[in-house]
Amino acid sequence: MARLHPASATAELIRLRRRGRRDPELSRDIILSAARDEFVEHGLNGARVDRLARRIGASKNLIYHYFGSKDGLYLAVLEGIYRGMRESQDDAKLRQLPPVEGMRRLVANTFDHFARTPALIRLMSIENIHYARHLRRSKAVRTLYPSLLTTISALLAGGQATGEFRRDVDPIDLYISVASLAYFYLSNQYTLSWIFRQRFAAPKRLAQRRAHVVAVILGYLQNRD
Amino acid sequence: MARLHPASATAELIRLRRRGRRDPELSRDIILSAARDEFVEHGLNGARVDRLARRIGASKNLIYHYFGSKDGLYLAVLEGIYRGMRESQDDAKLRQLPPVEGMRRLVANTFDHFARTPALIRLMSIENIHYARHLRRSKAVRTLYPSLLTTISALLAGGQATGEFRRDVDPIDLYISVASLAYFYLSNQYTLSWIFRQRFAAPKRLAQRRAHVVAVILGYLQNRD
DNA sequence: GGCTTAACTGACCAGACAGTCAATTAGAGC
DNA sequence: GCTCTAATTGACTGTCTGGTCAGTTAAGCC
Repeated sequence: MARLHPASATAELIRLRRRGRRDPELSRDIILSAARDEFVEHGLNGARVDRLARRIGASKNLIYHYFGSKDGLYLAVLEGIYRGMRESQDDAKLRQLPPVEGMRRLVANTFDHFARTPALIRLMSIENIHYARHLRRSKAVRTLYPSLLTTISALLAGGQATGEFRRDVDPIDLYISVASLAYFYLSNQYTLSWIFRQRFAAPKRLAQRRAHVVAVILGYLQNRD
Repeated sequence: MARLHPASATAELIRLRRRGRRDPELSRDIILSAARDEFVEHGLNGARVDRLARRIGASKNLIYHYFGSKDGLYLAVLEGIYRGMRESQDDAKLRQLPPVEGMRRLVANTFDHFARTPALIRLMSIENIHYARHLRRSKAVRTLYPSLLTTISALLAGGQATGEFRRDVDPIDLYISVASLAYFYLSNQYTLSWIFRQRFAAPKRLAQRRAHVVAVILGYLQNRD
């Protein structure tokens, strides 16, 4: 298991490596961290193993030594990203909260996590461009979601019992909607910024969007039919 | 201006070309149509000019003759896709409808258009992976949106006047939300299908999603604050 | 038929790129 | 110090790929 290093401190890791002795785990982490940057920046087909090797100041062979192939490296990066998401999620707490408050936090947390982790958005987009061909090989990722759905269902049921939430809500559709509202805004911010002449990445604009997203989901849920 | 040919009937066009005489416009259309398929399938970096040439049964030089470069070809495809979107949108009609009905149709139309045009979703994703570098060179695309925003603002104002819609809604945020809810479901269907073990592309599931999206937007808007 | 222009092509190239071979070097256990 | 294993590398390679050169062929016009 790789040791914990600050997420994208690739440069820092490289400095560490240069002065230290041989250290396979450190090297592995450096490759992974730099590879994530490379894939995030250029996509799967645009990423270059040669450039990556130059980036980390090591030979290309080292990369092949640890990860076998470009695809293998990409998969490792992908799994790391999902693992990070899982660790940061911890939605279980939210189940204890009053339904409205719990739901509000769930939406806000999702938004904040996406906004804070641009790599996640980009890699998910890239993976979908490739029809999830790689992700399908990794079983680990799926284990994240049952717990999330349990939380959503519990909050929904709670709110429906008190009459605060509408009925007839599919938890999966609801989760997809929560993710959508944050994801699309971020993933497509480049075309959107151009079209609407706004800087969607600006902190103030982000805060506005965050509030809007919370309002949409809660507005929808609290609208009794 | 290119003549109108059914959107993705690349094979049909090629047959036409083989029996006919030289016809630059037809050739141009064939290249564009096949290039769209190629880019949609493989992305910008994954697309191969050689494969495209083989696909259309013409020499690679012909492609360069008409479009100058791979990037030029990609931009032409991109503009074609946005032009198609503009033509199919015709939201102006909706302004005349009662607000709730107009909004419902707007959401449903957006969803249907996205669902019907997978190429649109994929190319927008691809373009955002590339930070909208190409789209920014094309001014034409932006002209689509002012009219859309006018429609949304009109419907909003109408609904607010009758007390059917909440106040304090930013039309741009609202539009982004409408697009989000359809787009993300479709663009990320590959990872989502894997994670949730559902076939999100199945007609029944699509209909469920469509209803959900309409309910979310209208539920939000009709929730008076 | 001759002339001009544009459609269209075969052959080729220089650089890039994923991946490999065969070797060297450093650390760990004895 | 010796041996074993794993980390690490320089030098290559076969293939692919966007792009070009120098032409040939067809259509339009007089």
